[in-house]
Amino acid sequence: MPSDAPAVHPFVRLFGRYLREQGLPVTQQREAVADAVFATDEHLSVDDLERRLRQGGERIGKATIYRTLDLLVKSRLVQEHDFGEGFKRYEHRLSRQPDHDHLICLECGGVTEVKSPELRALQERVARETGFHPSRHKLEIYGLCAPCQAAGATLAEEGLTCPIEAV
Amino acid sequence: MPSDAPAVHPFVRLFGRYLREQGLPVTQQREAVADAVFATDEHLSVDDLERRLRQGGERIGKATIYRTLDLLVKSRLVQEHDFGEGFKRYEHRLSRQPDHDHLICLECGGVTEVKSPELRALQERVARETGFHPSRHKLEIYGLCAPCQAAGATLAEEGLTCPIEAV
DNA sequence: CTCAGTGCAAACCGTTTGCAGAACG
DNA sequence: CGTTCTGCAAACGGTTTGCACTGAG
Repeated sequence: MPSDAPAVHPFVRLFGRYLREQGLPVTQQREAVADAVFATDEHLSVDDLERRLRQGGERIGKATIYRTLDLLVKSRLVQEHDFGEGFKRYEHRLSRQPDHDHLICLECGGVTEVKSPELRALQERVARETGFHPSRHKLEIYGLCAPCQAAGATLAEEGLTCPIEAV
Repeated sequence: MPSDAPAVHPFVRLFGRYLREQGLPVTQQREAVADAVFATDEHLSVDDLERRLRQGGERIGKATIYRTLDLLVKSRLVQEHDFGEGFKRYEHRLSRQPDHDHLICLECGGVTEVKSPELRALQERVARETGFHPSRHKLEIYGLCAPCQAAGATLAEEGLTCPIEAV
C-alpha cells in the first residue's frame, strides 16, 4: 500500500551498486523492475513483469522494462532466455545453482532446471579438438515432463514415414 | 540457364514423396526452395534463400519460402535453428552427421558443427533422476573460434566488478 | 475444372527508438 | 540546473495472413 515503499529485495542493492559504478542514476523504476525480477525464481516474460509491477501498484512503461532488463543483463545479475516461444524470458542468477540447464516440456511449457556437470568435460574436449574457446553454453532438452506423461500426453509425429537415415 | 530445369538435387524427390503422402501438390516453387536448402550444408536464413533463388533465376515470394520451410520442417528433412540473431536459420538433415550441436563464434558469427555423444548419457541420467522424457535437445556453445582467437579477438566483460558468487 | 498454392501487401507482435516532460545527482 | 530517464506512441523487422489470381492434378 505505501506508494513510495523502497524496493525490498536485498539483491536490488547489488543492482544499485552496479548502476552507481557505471555512473547511472538509480531510479525508482529501475529498482521496481529489479525487485520484480528478484522476487521470483520463475522465468518471466516482459508481459509477466509488467503485469506483476502493475499488481504491485507500479505503473511502468514497457520501454522502461526493456531498458532496465538490458542493464540487468549487462550487470550479469540476470540472464536472458529464448525458449522458442517468440519472446524472451528473464531469470535472475542469485540464490540458486549457477549455470544450470533447462528441461522444457512440449506439452505444458513448464521449465525445470538441472545441473549438467558433464558439460564441462564436453567443452574441454571440444576445445582440445577444435581450438574453439568456449565462453558460455546453452543446453535445452525438450520433451515431456513427468506430470504430463502421467496425464497421458504423447508427442505427435508427422515426418516422413520412411526414416531419413535409410536414405 | 534453362528456365524450367527440374529441381536437380536428388533429395528433392524425398520432399516430393512427403508432399504426395500428405496429399499436397508438388509445385515448382516448393521444389525450388527445397533444392536451394539441399544444395548447401550452411545454415541459411530466409533472406539467404531468397537471394540464392533469385540468383538462380527463380522469383519466389518470401511468404512461399516461409510456407515451404514449414513443410520441410514438418517432414523432418530440415531443421530450424535460432542462434539469437533475431531471425531463424535452416539446415537440412541429410548427408551429414545427424543430431549434431553447434559452436557459435561471438566475434565472427561463424557456426561449427560438433558431435556430442556424451549428451546421450546425460539425457538418460536426467530422465532417470527427474522422470522427464527427452525428445530432442539443443546445445549451443558460444565463444571464440580458433581463427578469431588467432586474430587477437577477446570477449568484453562488463558485469559487476565483484563476482556474484561472492554474495 | 476445382481446389490448393502463390505473390503481393497489409497485418502482427515483440522489441526498439524519438521526443517532450519528469527525476536523479 | 544539466544530464539522464521515463512514458507514450510511432517505427522496426522478421514472420504471418488475407485475398485475388495462377497452376497442379
